Amino acid sequence: MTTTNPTEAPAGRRRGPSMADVAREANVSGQTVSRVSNGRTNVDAETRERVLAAMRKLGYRPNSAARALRTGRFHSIGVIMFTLSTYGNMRTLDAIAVAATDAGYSLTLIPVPHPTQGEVSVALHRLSEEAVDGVIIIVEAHLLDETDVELPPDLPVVIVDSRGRDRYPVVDTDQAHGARLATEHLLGLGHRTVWHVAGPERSYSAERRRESWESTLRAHGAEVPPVLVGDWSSESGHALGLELARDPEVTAVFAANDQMALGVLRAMHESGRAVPDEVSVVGFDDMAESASFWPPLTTVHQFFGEVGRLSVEALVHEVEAGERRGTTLVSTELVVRESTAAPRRD
Amino acid sequence: MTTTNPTEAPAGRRRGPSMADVAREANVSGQTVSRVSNGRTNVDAETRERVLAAMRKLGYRPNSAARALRTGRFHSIGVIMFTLSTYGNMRTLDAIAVAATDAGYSLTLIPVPHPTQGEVSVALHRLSEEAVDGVIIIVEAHLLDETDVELPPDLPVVIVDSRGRDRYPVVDTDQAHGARLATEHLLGLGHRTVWHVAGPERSYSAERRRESWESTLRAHGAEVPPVLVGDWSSESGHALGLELARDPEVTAVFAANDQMALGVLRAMHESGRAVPDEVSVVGFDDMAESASFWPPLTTVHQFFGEVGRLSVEALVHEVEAGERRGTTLVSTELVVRESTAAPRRD
DNA sequence: CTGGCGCATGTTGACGTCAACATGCTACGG
DNA sequence: CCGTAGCATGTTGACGTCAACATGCGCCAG
Repeated sequence: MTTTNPTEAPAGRRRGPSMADVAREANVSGQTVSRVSNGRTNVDAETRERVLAAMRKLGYRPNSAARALRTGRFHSIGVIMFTLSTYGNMRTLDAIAVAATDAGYSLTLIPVPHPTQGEVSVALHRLSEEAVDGVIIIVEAHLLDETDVELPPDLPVVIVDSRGRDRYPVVDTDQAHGARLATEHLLGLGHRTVWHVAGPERSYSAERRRESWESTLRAHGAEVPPVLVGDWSSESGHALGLELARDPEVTAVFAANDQMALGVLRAMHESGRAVPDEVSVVGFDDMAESASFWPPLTTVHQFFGEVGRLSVEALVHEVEAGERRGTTLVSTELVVRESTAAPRRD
Repeated sequence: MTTTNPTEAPAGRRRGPSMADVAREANVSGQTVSRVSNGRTNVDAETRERVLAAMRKLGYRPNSAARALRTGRFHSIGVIMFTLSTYGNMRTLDAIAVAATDAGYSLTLIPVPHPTQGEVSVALHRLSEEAVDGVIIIVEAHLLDETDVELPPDLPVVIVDSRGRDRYPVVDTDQAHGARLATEHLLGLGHRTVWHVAGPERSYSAERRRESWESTLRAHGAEVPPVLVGDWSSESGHALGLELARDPEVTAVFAANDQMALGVLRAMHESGRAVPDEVSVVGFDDMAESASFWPPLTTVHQFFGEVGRLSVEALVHEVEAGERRGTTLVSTELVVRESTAAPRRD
């Protein structure tokens, strides 16, 4: 049944005191309450005090729905992303959350549990009904490309870690730079060439890292060995690492993220190939744990905080000033630890 | 008219078509549009089609602020949490996000960047203005205890991984069970006693794990060695592990999470103490990476997905049915890998 | 043939807030 | 002594939606 009982309370739903109640209590008009609530200065000190007292007494909380309806602003940023399970996504989200809070926005998470095109469409459609002023999208590019659902045309959007289709501002780590750093580090150590454990086929960042690794090898006249394709997980790194360990030619491996690098490390240990004495391994991300891997991992540091901060900044700028930004690249840094060394002289 | 400047655009703010526009286009009343928009059945098929066509043509998107104002429901769940940087928090958040989406709610993140009491107060206060139907709180218990800011009294709340102060429903992993599992596993292997690398002093879960480790030792008549206190990070695990490695008495270590266990592993390697031959190590969490640690880590598996699912379920139940749930404990499971073995016979 | 019921659809008003405009009072210059 | 500028405060209406009630039509039982 819905409601038959006449003694029933307001359907379990709270309706707190409104401005009108506060106004009555403080003996002023609703508008004055509004002014106090919004921190306007043109209110007499004594009146303001009276209003604040009334607010406290009644436990007044502004109704954000009414405010949003009136002003057209929600003060909330939507974030569309896949599973939080990759280290990078999580760190980026964390940074976005902090930056958004600082900018006076809250965050609305719109997860896309299964990265299929259909799900993305659903999420984007869902977005239409969400109460957000703008959206930060962190999904693999190809899914966006293939998705026919249009984003609401007038909604500010910033793309992170992906391609902007020439239509949206992009904030991304300089993947190419990082991969070059890693590859050149290994080459500089004297390795003949560098093997690559890549991220999944259709990942934009995996693709960029792979391209850059390849072109760096070519630029240095090094042979380009076949690419091994993983899925970001340490499991896949482990499986692929086992293959690499079997080949005595392999002396240097660049994994497209730290988790796969960890798997490679394990594979080398299991196969009795010493790191870094026989095989050098470099990762990408610089997870908090990477320094505690065995051996501590040489890797490419990503400034996730910066990516998050810049994407919020770009979005808020578009929301508030109506001006769209272009592409921003965040630099990377090589962190040399103990998983890399010069190849053994045979 | 309202605007003074005739050439002025709508102040950079989008105001999409409203129900009234759709109604005009479809030649029906606004109420009929509302009915179609909400999927009511009492609309003639032909009329519904006409309305849907008009919606598509105009690109109509329901205004959630107006809807929320009218209905008093936001269809959003707030999540208050510290930094996402611990593995457990992130996994829990992920699960909450998925469960919330399935239940038809979106997620509003209210981060508390710095875990000081003041910040928590700010976050809770901020909450007052957020457009949420209920809140899931994932912060250390003591900060809640010390916080004088009251939660809005009529707002449904569920506490995760913390203590409910007898006022709110709690969903938590059965910390005590997990710690007992770990300790008994080590004892069962024949170790004389088990050393403990604990989480930070004031963490509720750290406290529970530590208590349970201690009482399990006592129950088995084993000596209780001094506790080493870390901060969840692998860095701290490493530092503490170095101390443990120096003491030849130490043959079994239970770390309160996998990240600290990783640090202990590294410390043992650096100190030349073989794992598991000389020292056994057990963690807590079962991170995705733990199987790739060297050696693969024996650890206590937490069902984060279950915790997230149950907390959303409890909250939604309270929001929609007005009934409050009690405390729910989620079980744990020991995953035995290769970081544990019987102590060496000297 | 008529009263009334079921169904599709329309009309009205209120949710809480805030911008725009209106009012009324004080102070100060000419 | 009056005009008006400047400030605090009040009044009005609209943002978009939906619940409640109202209307009008077809159909069937009596």
